[in-house]
Amino acid sequence: MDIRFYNTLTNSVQTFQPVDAGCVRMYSCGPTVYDFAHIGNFRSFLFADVIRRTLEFFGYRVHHVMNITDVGHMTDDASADGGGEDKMEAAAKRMKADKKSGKVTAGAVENPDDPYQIAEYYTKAFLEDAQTLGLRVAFEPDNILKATQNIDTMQEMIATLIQRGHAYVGPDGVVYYSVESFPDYGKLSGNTLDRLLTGAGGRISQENQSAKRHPADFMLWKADRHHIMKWDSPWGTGYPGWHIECSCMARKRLEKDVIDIHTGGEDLIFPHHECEIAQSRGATGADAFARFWMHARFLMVEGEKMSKSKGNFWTVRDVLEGRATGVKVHPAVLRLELIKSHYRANMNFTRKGLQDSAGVVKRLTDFRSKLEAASGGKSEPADLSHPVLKEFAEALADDLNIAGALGAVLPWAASVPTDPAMALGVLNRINDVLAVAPLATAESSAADDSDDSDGILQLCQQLDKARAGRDYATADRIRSEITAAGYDVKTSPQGTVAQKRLA
RNA sequence: GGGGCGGUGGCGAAGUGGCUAACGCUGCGGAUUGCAAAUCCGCCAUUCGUGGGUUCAAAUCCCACCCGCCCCUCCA
Repeated sequence: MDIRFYNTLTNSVQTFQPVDAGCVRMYSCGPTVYDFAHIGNFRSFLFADVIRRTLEFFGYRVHHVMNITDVGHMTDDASADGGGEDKMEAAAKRMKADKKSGKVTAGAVENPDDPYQIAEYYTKAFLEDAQTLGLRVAFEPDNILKATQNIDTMQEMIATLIQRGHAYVGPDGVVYYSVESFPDYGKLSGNTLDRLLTGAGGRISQENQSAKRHPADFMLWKADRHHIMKWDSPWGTGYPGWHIECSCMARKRLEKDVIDIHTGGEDLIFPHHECEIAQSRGATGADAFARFWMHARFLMVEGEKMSKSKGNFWTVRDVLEGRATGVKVHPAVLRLELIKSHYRANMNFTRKGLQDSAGVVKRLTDFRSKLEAASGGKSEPADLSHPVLKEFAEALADDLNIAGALGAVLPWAASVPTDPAMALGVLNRINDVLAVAPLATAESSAADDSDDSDGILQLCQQLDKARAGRDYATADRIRSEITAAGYDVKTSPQGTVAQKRLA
């Protein structure tokens, strides 16, 4: 079956073919570790995870890597030659405040003035969140790449770019990439040099551009002894530009000049990915860096753009622990909510959507239980000759149409299959992609189920007793007590069972 | 100003030339229940942003217009 993906590079849906039939190489722009990752970040990361799992579903071996940006970049170093406050320093301030308020556990970060400790703290938090949400790459330490551990590779590439005439040292001592040396600059984003000049609404000219040959030239290395994280280099002690790490780490870890897929959020199309292409192709001379560039659109929250000032800026932890919606949310529910609509449309994160997703997770989970009971836990290997799996696969192959794929799965999950072992095999393959029923996570997430389950069990028994004695007033009171504790109550002749609500 | 994405029932969301426009939620009717919840059965868009056009046939193609969103500035 042909797999077709939308490629930002060509603005069209194309049939996917890896460079090397034996292995798909993909790179995903990961988080900056100055703060906890939010659900918008994770929409993009989970989108990458779904691509990876889809390719694996179709039998490809996938080498997926993700970077961790732990270099302390400046708050507005993207357009000019660096400026504003260092993000790591800003994080240090926040960290100190959080330690005082108890938001960050006392022993977690010994010295907030040490940027490496801050980066380490948030990196660990990110990987925990990523594992909780079933991001496969987060379970592969070798494929999580840290910028600070690859500075030497970046310096090598910068030297190559200078040598090949793609970069120069400006009069201010900063190493810049010369966009005019790369004719394809702008091909990915549509922001070609002539358009950038005429269309930027005057923003470009306001900046201090005097050291650059072209206003769109971007920084590769800046000597700055005062920067909080700095390294020695032929161009002075300082720090790398914010685009260079991805070009270098992708090539180094994936061991190819041309990779298959590069993913990120839509905001990264320009300038970040445009600059990565210029760097990589400038250094390698290849006619491509990644063959497919895939971008997830932004997430909205209750119809509004997520922003700190609106107070709708939710981290993964906020949602799971109930600070976003007032109800604790199972990780599988959040995962499904973030992957279930098409990645190329803005998705609206809502409380109602979360409840819908909870219903779907419950249905799939219940279906699995029924199948396991009926088949004795045995599953038959399933292939695409099964109509449900075929429809599921066709939807996925059509540019990751998860909604369409669910449209095939959900009615089936409400049916009673004649061959439960085969159905279980089908469900297993479906769940290899969706990873919501069950969600394979770090052990930590299941823990909070047990804390009050003894009490709930007792209440269920009391409820049965009251019902047996036809004391319905008491029975109703107990039932609302269990419900209020966040459980769904199922009464039956076999006895009452309480099930924790997923969201 | 430049570069993109999208407008389908109360809500979310598939479908890109031709069966009665998927699927999920909500709602309604029924079974079940002490009453509920859960579950099961059934029903719910003559219509696809607007106006034209092409065609035997269009939500799907063409033209025009309206609206929303994103990027071009730190951001996934």
